[in-house]
Amino acid sequence: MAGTRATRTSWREHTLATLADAGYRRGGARNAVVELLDREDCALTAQEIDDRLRADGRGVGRASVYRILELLTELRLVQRIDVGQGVARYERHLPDGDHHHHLVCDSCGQIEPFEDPALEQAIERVSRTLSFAVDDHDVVLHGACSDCRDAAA
Amino acid sequence: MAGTRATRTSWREHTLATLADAGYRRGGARNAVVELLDREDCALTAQEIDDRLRADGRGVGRASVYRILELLTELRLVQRIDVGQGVARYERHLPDGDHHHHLVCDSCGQIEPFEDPALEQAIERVSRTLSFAVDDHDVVLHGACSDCRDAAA
DNA sequence: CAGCATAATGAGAATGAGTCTGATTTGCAT
DNA sequence: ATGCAAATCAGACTCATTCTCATTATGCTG
Ligand SMILES: [Zn+2]
Ligand SMILES: [Zn+2]
Ligand SMILES: [Zn+2]
Ligand SMILES: [Zn+2]
Repeated sequence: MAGTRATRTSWREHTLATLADAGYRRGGARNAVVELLDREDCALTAQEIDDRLRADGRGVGRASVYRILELLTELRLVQRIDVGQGVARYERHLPDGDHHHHLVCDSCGQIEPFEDPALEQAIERVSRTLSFAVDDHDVVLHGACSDCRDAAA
Repeated sequence: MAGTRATRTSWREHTLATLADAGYRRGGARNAVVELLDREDCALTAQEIDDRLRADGRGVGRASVYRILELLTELRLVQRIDVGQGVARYERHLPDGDHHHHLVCDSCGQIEPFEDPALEQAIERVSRTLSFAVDDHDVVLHGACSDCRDAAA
């Protein structure tokens, strides 16, 4: 099991190693997407990923972006997030399980991450009481960011 | 007996009253959608709403369904839920604040509601510590339903 | 009750995220 | 180096949701 030490092993390395172990070949589009996601702390839309790669002169086909994100999501290397704006977002899923959830400003659309250990515990606890085999979760808090709240007042 | 208390002021009555107070006129499409949602405990897609109304011989325009759901969502009479399947779902938002969250089977797509007071408390607590003015939240647990889990084993 | 201003509705076109297809390129084992 | 399967790509396609605008209905006013 590689990747027990997140600080030494970057998400990018861990991801490429996992893909190789699973028998996937390397490919330029996949490398480009993985490298881009590795630089981002919070979620990007497929469109944003596509645009940034193109801006970097590493443009890849739209279909490839989606296919790669789907594969990485299946392998739990990426987390897919849907905050209710009609577009999916994707961010790296760190191997140490460390993760955050999201605040969405329903006025301006801004998204911000937050973490809370107590919330994670509550989710884990309730997960064990359910008939489903829960293996992932999402929490989205909706509201108004400080800018929008001030503007409304 | 769950229903007895809530029946005094049904969601439907509360909703129609709120719309009237806010200065909206009455309309057939709106009544049909509100009555349908009032009969459902958990979330429906716009498509499902459209289909059911048509089956009841109360078909309304697709645009009206979406427009009405958007309005009800804005007025917090309906909660919009997005479990990451690319379609939005809608369910009544009860005035007493009583609500549930959702389990999604990523194999078969089944959705099931669950409630947990401890989880609600954890969310309220963390909400107060953030810079956003949080006024709503969603929790989605992903996993495998008992059928799909058995099938996989 | 008749007439008006305007809100509500509906049919269909338009949009846009995401998926599928079929052809071409590339990685990698032999 | 050769060959096959995996990876990539451009573009067509699907389908949920939104937009447009003509038509209908509601609630007032006189
Ligand atoms: Zn994030
Ligand atoms: Zn904002
Ligand atoms: Zn529900
Ligand atoms: Zn299932």
